[in-house]
Amino acid sequence: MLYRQLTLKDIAKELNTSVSTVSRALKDHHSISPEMKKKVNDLASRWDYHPNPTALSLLKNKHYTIGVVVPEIAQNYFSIVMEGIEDAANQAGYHVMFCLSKEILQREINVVNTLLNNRIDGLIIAPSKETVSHEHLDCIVNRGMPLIFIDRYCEAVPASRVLGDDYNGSFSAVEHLILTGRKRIAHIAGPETLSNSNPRLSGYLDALKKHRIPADKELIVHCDLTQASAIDCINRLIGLKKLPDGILTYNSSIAFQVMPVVKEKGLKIPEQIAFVGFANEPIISYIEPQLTTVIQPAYDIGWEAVNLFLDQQADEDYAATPKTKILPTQLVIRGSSVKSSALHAGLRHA
Amino acid sequence: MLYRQLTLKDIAKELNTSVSTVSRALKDHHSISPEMKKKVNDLASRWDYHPNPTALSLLKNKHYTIGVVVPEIAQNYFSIVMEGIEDAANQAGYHVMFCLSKEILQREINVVNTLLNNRIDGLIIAPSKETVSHEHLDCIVNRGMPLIFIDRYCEAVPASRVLGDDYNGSFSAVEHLILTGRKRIAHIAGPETLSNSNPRLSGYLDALKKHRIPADKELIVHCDLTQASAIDCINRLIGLKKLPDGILTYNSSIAFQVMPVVKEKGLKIPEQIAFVGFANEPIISYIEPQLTTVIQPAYDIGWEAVNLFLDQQADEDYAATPKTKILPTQLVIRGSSVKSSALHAGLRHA
DNA sequence: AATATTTACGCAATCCATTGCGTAGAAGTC
DNA sequence: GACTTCTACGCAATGGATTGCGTAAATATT
Repeated sequence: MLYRQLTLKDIAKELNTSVSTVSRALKDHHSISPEMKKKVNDLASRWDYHPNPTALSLLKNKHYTIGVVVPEIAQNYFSIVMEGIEDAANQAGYHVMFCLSKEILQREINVVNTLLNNRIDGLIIAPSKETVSHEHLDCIVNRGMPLIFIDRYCEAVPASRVLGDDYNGSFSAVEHLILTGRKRIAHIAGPETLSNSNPRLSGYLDALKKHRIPADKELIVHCDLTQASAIDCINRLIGLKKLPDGILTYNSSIAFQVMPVVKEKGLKIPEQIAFVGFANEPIISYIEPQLTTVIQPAYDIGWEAVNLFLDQQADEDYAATPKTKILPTQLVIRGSSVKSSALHAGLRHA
Repeated sequence: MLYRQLTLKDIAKELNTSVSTVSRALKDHHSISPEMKKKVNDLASRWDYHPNPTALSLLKNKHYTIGVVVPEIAQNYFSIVMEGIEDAANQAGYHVMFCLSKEILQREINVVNTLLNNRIDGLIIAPSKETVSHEHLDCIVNRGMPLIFIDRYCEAVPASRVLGDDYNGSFSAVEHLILTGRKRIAHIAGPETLSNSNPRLSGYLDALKKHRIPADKELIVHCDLTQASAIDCINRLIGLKKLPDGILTYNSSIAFQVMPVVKEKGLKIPEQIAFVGFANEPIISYIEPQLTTVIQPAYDIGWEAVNLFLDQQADEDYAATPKTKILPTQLVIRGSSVKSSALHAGLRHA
């Protein structure tokens, strides 16, 4: 029952002329008389004519559509990234095809392949934690289609990347813990398959090294991002003979899941254990105690990814030289790492 | 530099046959010899041939794409709705075009119009708070294209709706406050232009009426969803001579913004003022005090919206009879409305 | 007056897959 | 031998917009 869309042919028939004349009249081609142009344009605007985008896509092999694949958007981080992507895309006249991988490699492969079959002009992706193979991504690069990694990337795939500054974010967080007197700092790290777990771990280790605190393997545990794993991690840490006095968590979700366990154990935050996490949720200001966080530039990551895509579109040879943009993080110190009295007293160090 | 996609013509040329024979061979048409079918299919799978979706779209006027327009996804609710939509669409072999209106009517009109020009098979939308005119939506219905409202709707537009049970959610929240002894219950309501503000207000009023508590106009304030407005609302309420002892907020964002103001004023939650809000964030369990919430079936709203779309696709005459699905909400009682001691003592009433 | 140039338009191919129709040759029927 | 039927394929149109090329007619040039 769909009403057929208005076409050039309809206009041509109405005016007793040819399709090509109508087309050229609308594009202000020099070989069309002013009177004809007026007739065509009048009718087109009266009938609210718009060229059929599907026909244009077929003709130009251009879709004004960017594919986006993220693992989830239930947590705050990727939903803000999506807002950045949508705003930038919208401004540039592009549409966004939105897909979830749910951290499952097979689903990621499926959505990438269906997206790829010529409906999109480029792909922005945060690979799943399972993404160790990457034929489905190589395939995009081989086609010469713009591919932009956000937040996470596959080392072996030669494509542009827009990342948060995980290393320095982590470094400054741990240094903050050290400067506020913590001696035994643990790290609940992300999955080793995720590209951003490593720089966060390195930042942690280097901050310790700078302050001559020996790293202790017991204090580094890896979480696979499930709740069970998070609980397991914290239990291992608070089961140690020598308890940690500070913990850096890979993300906010882990922090939220483990902090109650620590509280129930009777340990006081921040007095006995300080917490810092990578996190973006504004609600964080309302939890008790408020979580000290490394804030990631989520919106800008999305925005910049679209810009990189647009640059790459514009430049034929761009694909040969992938770019990496690393956007600064920001440490916001709150009650989970420093007693609020101290906070109010202005203990905030640079 | 984009590699040209493989076409029927390529296969036909390789096998010295015609495009139509290749097409029919791939579709197992009866008029093609088994030998030819084998040759074609072998080559097609060797070359990993896939029909060009754009050409199919043009031919069939079908896109396997659903447009989705929501005001934002930074807050938890719509991002969960989006997850429901994406899962259901993915399962049905559909793609999702994702757009934000940012609560701005003009932007909503723009994205709807660009989506509409024949790239999508249907539209799922949560109208912006500014959406009082609706030509851009009528236009969809007139075309016979499936249109599904989620969470909010335009009264005058004859389209299907998938909504949370705002009325009963609100009613049970207010009744809970009454049953736990509150006498003077306020409501920070949503914008009057939003379709779900009204049933939430009605639920509030009817719960009061049922328990013979007179409604007091002073206790009903409308928030336009900006932070400034939320602060203004709470200031009006706590500036009253007779303070409210319970507050129902239109959404979680308002609750988070106003609870600190109440605390700063030295008022104790829940002892002096109880709070209940419509909200979904899992993090809510970590704020202090934990917010009693009416949980909306966000994921299911998204899922059901896609199902309604699919039904409507399947049935030619469906558009004539729009459906409304109202999905149940759930009241979860936490510390913001009842002292935790009481909670633990099992005060939870049915 | 004859040729060159400009004006103003239409035809047909292009992108790609699908499909109604036509047609060749082979096989079968009376 | 003349007819129908079946097999196996190709042609061309379809969907919609664009564009190179061709071609009338109307001016301009010499």
